[in-house]
Amino acid sequence: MLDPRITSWILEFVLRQPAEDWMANELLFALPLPSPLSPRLKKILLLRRLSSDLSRPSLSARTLLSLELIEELERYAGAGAPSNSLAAAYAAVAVECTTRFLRERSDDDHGEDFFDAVNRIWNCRVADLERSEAAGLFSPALREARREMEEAIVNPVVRVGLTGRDTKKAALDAVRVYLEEAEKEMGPPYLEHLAKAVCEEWMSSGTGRDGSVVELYEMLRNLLASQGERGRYEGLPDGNTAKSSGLLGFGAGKGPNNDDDAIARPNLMNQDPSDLEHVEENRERASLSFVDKGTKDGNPGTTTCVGDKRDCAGAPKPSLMDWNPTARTFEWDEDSIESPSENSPDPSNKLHLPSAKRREISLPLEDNKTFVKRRRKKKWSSLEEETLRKAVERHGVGNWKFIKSCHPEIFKDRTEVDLKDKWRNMIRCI
DNA sequence: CTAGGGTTATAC
DNA sequence: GTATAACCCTAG
Repeated sequence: MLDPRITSWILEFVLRQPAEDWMANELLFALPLPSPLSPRLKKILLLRRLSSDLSRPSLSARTLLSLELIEELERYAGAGAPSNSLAAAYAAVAVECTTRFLRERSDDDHGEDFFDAVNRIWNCRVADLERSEAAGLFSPALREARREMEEAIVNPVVRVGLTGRDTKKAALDAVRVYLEEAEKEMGPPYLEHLAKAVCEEWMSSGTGRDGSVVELYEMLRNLLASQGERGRYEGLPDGNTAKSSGLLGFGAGKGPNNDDDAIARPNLMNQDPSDLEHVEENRERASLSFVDKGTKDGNPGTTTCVGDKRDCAGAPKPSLMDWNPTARTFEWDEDSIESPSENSPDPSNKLHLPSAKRREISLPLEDNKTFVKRRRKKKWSSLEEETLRKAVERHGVGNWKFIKSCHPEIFKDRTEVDLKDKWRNMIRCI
């Protein structure tokens, strides 16, 4: 059986070739992989996903997610702020994911899809991004784009301007620039690096070689032992591991669960190193990764936006690439999504006693009126007040439902009527 | 869904 | 008791 580390090298090599997506998927499915995946391999998978989006070419929320995950990977690996090209690609893709609904408008669509997209992407996703640890992606360009999208909501002239702009080309170009930069920064695939080293060794060793496989095997082993690749090829073996496990691990071999990564980079991915099932499960889903399932915009629904019913609150999530190569739960994970069934004083959960008709014998109270328990009074926090103030400034008075959907976490204990009442109280004071 | 009137809880 | 904030009800 192949050592999972070797399969990582093979996978890296294949993923970075212009091989067909199906082949990459097949390989991903067939090869035993280490758990957790090395950060390098995770990044390669994400870059490949971007590359796949470019080649179709189809930019969607999946592209946006890939960029977010890359940022997260780099952040957990200790990198500084995201590169300009990454942030630029993110902004350009976010714009394209919104304006495409203007271009693709059908006759019976009066712009609702575009408004939905602005809410979903800019009011939920980008707003969450700004508040999160991933705020490095929140570039001035993204801020400006958000301003423009918000203006487009109320100003048809701006919408027409956006429709005429080739945001798709701009986004494709920006992603291409980022990909080239990332590829360059990553250096050649490890297998290529190794092959080059073997070649050099062969050339320099001169005479006395018989060219046998055994000899090549020995040479590789020595190279691995002496080179001790670190840093750039993180997650790949150093000299010691190569020695202890025999050449490339073919011998006694380290088990797939030997987790140097988890020790060396405890912040990264924090997945249970003993749980190989995750790898299997992830891989199964990842096998779908390069196949377009044709969802409306491929939105994986990773934001905490609850109010947006289309992709935030319980809408069926496309399996397309919803595999999270970082295998972590984080700000946008579903766990953080408000669950109306628990703890949340959803107005629909008001304690309505059974109807008067059923209760008239046992409980002839309230003159047969339906008895509704009043919610416990809860004072508004300054955060709630400030958020409401800014939201009204931005979206205007009367859009209570929309405002609540923009800040599902902050207003999780409030109904849209509460927002309206609170605003009435606030302006009374002025 | 929102606006506006009504009711209730709480602080003073 | 009064003022006010928070919450409820319901017509349109």
